[in-house]
Amino acid sequence: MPRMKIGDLARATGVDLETVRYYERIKLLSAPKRLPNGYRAYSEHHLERLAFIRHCRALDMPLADIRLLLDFMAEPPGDCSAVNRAVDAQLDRVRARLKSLRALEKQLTALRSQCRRPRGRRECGILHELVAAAHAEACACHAGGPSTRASRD
Amino acid sequence: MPRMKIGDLARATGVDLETVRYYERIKLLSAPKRLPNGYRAYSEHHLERLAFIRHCRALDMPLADIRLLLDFMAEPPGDCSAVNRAVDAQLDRVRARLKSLRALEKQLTALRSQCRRPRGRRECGILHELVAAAHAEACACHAGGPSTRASRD
DNA sequence: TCAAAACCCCGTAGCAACTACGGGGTCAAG
DNA sequence: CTTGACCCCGTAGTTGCTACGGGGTTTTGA
Repeated sequence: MPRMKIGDLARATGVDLETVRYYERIKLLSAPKRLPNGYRAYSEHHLERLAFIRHCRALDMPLADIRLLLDFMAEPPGDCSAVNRAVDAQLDRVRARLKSLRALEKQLTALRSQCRRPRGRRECGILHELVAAAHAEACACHAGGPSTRASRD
Repeated sequence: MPRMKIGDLARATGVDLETVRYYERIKLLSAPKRLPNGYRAYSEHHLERLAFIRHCRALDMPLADIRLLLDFMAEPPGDCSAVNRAVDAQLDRVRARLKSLRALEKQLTALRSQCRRPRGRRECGILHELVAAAHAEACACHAGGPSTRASRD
């Protein structure tokens, strides 16, 4: 199937059609040849490249990093430390995010347990908890230090 | 400290100053009184509300949900099921994200182990792996089924 | 045979939640 | 009296798409 239209390519890779055009716009995917009617005609090359992008995106890598990998693959020389760095960076991001999400889950679970069944506004344990926590964290009396901030990604 | 300028409020809550103005623009935070020179003059009320928002954001709740909670607190009647729903939804989101991130970490760790030290482009295990995985996943021969797609959040 | 459905084109605007920029006014300290 | 820290405003940029509007083309099937 050497001459795919955009819909074929999209179906083959599982990437949304609009997203394919978007990748072309930001030059992540090179502009394909056109059929006489103006339709895009993709080759095997595009299919592979897009599949690669899609796979990296499934690993949640930012497009900038993916671009790096693709550039790296394109140029002949060099060692692969840039690749390693990209993967490491991604792994770091994922681990940091995991850490903060685990903490988050704990907090939310605790919060949720404050109110097992719907009650009136005044008695809602969750709201009380939220207000109290917010107050404790940030009330003017003991705030102002450079970082009372919780870790955010 | 009943008359804070925007910088004071920002410091007291740990929220960036531009973000405070942003919250005002989108009407999450009500517009404060102004001093004769045009400076914003915030009250205790704003401090509490902003601290509440900040706390909810630390729980990664979307602003729309936070708005819901604030609205709920403002109006006298009603039971708190909307609050519960918001927290539940957030918990669901967090758990789903955790799940996908755990899978991600595994994949990335495996990927990383393919290349322990920098090598030439041609021998880089990571690149090989990525290309192979992408190819296996999405090559035209067995793609086209409605969902070969990995679960994305 | 011809009309409806499905596909393709393009450019632009919208989403979340900020962040940054540019260009200017105000205020306290040295 | 100037330097620096603070404040004002509006707008545009970020990331990775997704949606919209308004048009052309190709395929299908009655």
